[in-house]
Amino acid sequence: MKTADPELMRAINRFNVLDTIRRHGPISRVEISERSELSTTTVSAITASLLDDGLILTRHEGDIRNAAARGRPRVMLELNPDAARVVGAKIAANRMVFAVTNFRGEVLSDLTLPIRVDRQPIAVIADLIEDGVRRCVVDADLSLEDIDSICIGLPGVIEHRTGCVRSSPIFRETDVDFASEMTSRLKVATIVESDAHAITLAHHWFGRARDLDDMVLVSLEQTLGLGVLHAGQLFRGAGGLSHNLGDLVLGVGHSQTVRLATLAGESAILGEHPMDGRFAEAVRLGRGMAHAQALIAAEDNTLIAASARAGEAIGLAVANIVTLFGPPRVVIVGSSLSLGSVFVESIREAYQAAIPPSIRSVAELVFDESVDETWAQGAAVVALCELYESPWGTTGPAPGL
Amino acid sequence: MKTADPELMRAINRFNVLDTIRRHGPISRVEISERSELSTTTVSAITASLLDDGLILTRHEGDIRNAAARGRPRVMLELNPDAARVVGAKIAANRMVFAVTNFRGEVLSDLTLPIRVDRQPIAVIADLIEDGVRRCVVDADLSLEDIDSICIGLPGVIEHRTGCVRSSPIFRETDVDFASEMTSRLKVATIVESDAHAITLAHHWFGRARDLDDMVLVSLEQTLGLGVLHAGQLFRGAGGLSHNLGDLVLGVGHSQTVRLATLAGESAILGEHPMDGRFAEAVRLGRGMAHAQALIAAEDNTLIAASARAGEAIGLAVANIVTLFGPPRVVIVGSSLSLGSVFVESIREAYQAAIPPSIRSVAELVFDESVDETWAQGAAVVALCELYESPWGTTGPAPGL
DNA sequence: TGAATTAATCCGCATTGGGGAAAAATTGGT
DNA sequence: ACCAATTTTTCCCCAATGCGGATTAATTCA
Repeated sequence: MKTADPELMRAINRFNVLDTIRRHGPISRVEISERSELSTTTVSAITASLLDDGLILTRHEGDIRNAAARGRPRVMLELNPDAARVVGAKIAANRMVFAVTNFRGEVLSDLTLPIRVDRQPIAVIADLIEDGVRRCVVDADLSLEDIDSICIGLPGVIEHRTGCVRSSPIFRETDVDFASEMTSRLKVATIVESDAHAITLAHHWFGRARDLDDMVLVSLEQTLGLGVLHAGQLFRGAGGLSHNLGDLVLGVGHSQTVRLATLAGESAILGEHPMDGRFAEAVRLGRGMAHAQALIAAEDNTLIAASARAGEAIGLAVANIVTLFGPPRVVIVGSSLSLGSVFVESIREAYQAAIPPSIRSVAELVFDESVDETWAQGAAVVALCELYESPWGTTGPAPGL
Repeated sequence: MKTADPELMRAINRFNVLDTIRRHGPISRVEISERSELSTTTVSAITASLLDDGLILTRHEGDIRNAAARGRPRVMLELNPDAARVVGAKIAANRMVFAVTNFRGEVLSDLTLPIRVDRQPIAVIADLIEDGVRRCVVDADLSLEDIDSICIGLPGVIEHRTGCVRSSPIFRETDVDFASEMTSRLKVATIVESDAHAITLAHHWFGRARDLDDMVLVSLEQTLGLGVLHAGQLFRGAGGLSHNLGDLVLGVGHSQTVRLATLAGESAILGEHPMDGRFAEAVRLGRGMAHAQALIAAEDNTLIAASARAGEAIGLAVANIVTLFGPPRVVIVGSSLSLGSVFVESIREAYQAAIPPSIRSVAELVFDESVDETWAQGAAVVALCELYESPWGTTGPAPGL
């Protein structure tokens, strides 16, 4: 049970101020005071402390009020981009993507390695990731010592608190303590998170959900993932587990139960198609979805049917999720969107048919073909969130400079 | 955004102390200090204030330590049962149940009115409820002026924050501001809540989830409801909405989508059976489920098949919910459980078949045929929780009783 | 140059929780 | 009966926080 002492009080207000500065760009103290409902005195004290710790910077230009404003001009405050650096990584079956970002989450360098890590031994995967992180850091003209935290986004069921990978399509083993593994290799605090959670935060910070504190994201890749943002925070299941949408079952009647993954996973869609050499090659290299779109454009009926069927199943699942969480927006991302309008429209239609009339107007569906770099950036944001919220858990100011 | 001032700090600690006293029966200041990790000084100050406000009582007997304990004996503190009184109500299609409880949530009087309110005009339903509340209060030798708060539990989709009933099977209208209606009638602060949420809190305080701060409850009545307890608090959807399990869709393939309610709602199960006069009468009076069990015992194959089919659908839905929320326990309640073992075993089997192997061991299923009074008590607990004015509150279990 | 205006800071106050000393209330032994 | 030992509870004082009002700072306008 958390005990509420002055220290916690300060930590809360400090975080709120810092978060307000992050969200609302260069911002003056008065405006922070209005937004956070703290007195100007308190804001002044806290920003002084933040300036002292080097987390924010002053900027004397950029007062946006009427140019003809009377009185003492406002001093704008903004996040010090160099207050920290983090690395985010997205690991998929056929590629790894890395991004180094500054304290604001802006990408300093990124790196894509089109390597199939699928089912390699843990040590091999860890080796490859370690290498990628190091190279990406060097690309940003930095050294590993400059990195404050690392977050690795993986598909599958991840236990965020412990950094344990319960199960992932790219690991042969289950229950892997991957956070410890990478931390000891890189000598930098490394956390492990579901890739769906990473892209969820990316959309909250920079993407299609900037304006919302509640939303749901569905990621359609090899694995079907889910991210739920609730009151501005990632909602993690009871054990801190991430969700795995692919494990949802559809079906009715005797033994007609089907897992969503077997209907709508990447391999399920492509698997139904008799592949010629070029298509098979494309799939093996992870460009299967883009190639499939070309086939669909050429009116390949097998693929069109598979896409429609998959979209239908996903539409149903999304409707159920909206029924449960009631979010104002559902962001749908992932490589499967490359299948194009047949797929997307199929999702929309099934969703409209399945959503109960009483909440039909609650949620809007938004599709976004996020590029890989965004996923890695999202992982970096997860790492940044930990840094921001460190005052909640552990005492003491964030890593100064 | 909540601003953290000393007042909030005090409110948090005060609530924690009060909650600790409620949970752990008569308890000494030292033990509160240990459990809450507050200093004895602070605990003393807060308990003094609580005593001053009449919320708790001292008791000089009952020190459970070794009878041969040296030193000053502990003074035990406990909730003052008379610090407040609330009324809880459960409104179902064919009956209304009321309970007056004290500050501890102990039932002082209860009243069941086997009246069918189904689809009556709002004013009629409100009249009946008003009457029931008044009678139940009188039964407890109290007057309405002694009542501090009232909570009415209804099936359907309820917006807790505003007290608006978005849709309910017992209302003809939608979007009814029922909280205002009842508050103005009774002149006592009245809140409206989903009946599933009410029974969820009842099980958290007194029932099958006393030991847990995370769990999921599924209620199988005329309406299929869901309650999610997360970190000791009811998890409400983004808009403060309650969930409606019956709106979930099962199904795969073209236009085979079926809503859970049409498969597993009470009327769906009973509706398939060709009713003779006595059965129809029983159903009309709300004893349909009990009667159905008798028919099942007599090997009525139509009903057995319907029960099995319904159980199957529910088992699937429960598996999906566990996949999403990962709770350590699922409590299943509701009148449909009267159908007996055919139904229950069917749920269990379908659940086992549908739950992904990786999380098969996460959750246990618990069935509980909660009596109606418990539902009303749960509504009272909802009202008590508001009184406790939990600022961030984990309103947890009371092991005693 | 001075008045008006707005932003940021300084000073003092009330409140909080915590630590250590003191008081209170008991048991055990002589 | 009395005193030492022990344990709980309270009392006193301190540091830290946020806030309100007064003060200072930095600008525009007349």
